Amino acid sequence: MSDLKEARASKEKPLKHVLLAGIHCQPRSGYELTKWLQMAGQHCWSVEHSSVYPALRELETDGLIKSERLPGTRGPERSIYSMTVAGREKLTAWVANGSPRPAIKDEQILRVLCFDLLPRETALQQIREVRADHQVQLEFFLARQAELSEDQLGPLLVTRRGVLAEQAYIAWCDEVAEMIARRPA
Amino acid sequence: MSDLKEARASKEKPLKHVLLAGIHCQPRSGYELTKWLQMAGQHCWSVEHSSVYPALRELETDGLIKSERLPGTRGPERSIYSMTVAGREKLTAWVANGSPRPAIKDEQILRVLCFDLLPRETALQQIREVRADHQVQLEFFLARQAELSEDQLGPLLVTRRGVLAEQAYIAWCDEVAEMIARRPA
DNA sequence: CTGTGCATGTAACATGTTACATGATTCA
DNA sequence: TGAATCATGTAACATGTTACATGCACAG
Repeated sequence: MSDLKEARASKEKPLKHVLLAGIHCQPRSGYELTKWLQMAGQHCWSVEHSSVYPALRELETDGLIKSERLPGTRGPERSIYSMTVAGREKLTAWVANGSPRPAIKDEQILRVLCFDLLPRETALQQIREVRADHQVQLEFFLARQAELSEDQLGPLLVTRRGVLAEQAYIAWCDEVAEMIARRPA
Repeated sequence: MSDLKEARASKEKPLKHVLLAGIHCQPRSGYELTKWLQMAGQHCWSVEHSSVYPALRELETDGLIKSERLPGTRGPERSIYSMTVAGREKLTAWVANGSPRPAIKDEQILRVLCFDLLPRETALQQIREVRADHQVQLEFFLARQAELSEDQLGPLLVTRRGVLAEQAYIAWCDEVAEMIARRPA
């Protein structure tokens, strides 16, 4: 069954599975999970902390994760969540499913669509800034890649996706800049 | 000011700008705009028709677009929307702004993160299906690229982004497959 | 002793989807 | 004449963000 879109068997909200995946990798607090999704996982599922904490409580109520209060290394006490057996089973079933297509919201591409409305130099300036921003992201992923050892296969492959995605975005920015530079107007 | 995230000057909902961009390219009906966003614009801003029609009415109320009832070529009558002067000004101001980072929701990457939970062959099968799906998307973008002439710079660059993005995704799938194939377990 | 980062929480709001509805027109 | 596609619309629901709130602990 190559049902990449249909296999919506699990009625849970997607964020809960995302958090399960994060906790499976390594037990973490809500704060750490939020940071993880905003940095190393930006290209997977970026969220605000205000969605994370309620979702974690639901997961604990469902018996899919359990928490332990621990003193923070440099900060106040926090709840570290880890998987239960039921949680691991639930996650395994989810991982075996097909995914819906990646959902993307990227205003920048649509701005480029309308670059005929801008003076050439304004457009070039904008695309240079976008490129610089993605360059920063690329360097972050490259640094993370260098830190990871080959036996951490999952995190490494997630990071590789970040590297490849940012490289592709930068390559596109360069094409845009070149085409805009040589355009008639 | 390289404020790529801060420049949220316009308080309009983003979809309205997306639709303005689509109409700027070419006057279109709500139906056509929906199809456009679901096919050629999937990698920019995919939406359902139920969000499109209300947004169009708001844009018309705001005086940014105007509509004209025309008989459909093969189907019932529809409203074709086109830009007003105010609309073009609004769009130009928006295009000159900085964009927030692309927002991505991709469950598949997180499934790969947890591939240690699956038997090797199950994981390989899944990633092959994902690759095939993106291959179809790539071919769609390549076909569209071939149709577009070089003077349609905006649509061409949007299509190029589709091509580059899908190629990068496919390359990642290949890396994943290779790493999984050679993993110990 | 103050600012920064750690850490968690909630309520109001924004935005978009799913499902439900309707009806025209064309093609087999 | 029935299915497929064109074409539009709405209400209930799902999901996530913004803004508001609180407090600890460490470094300068």
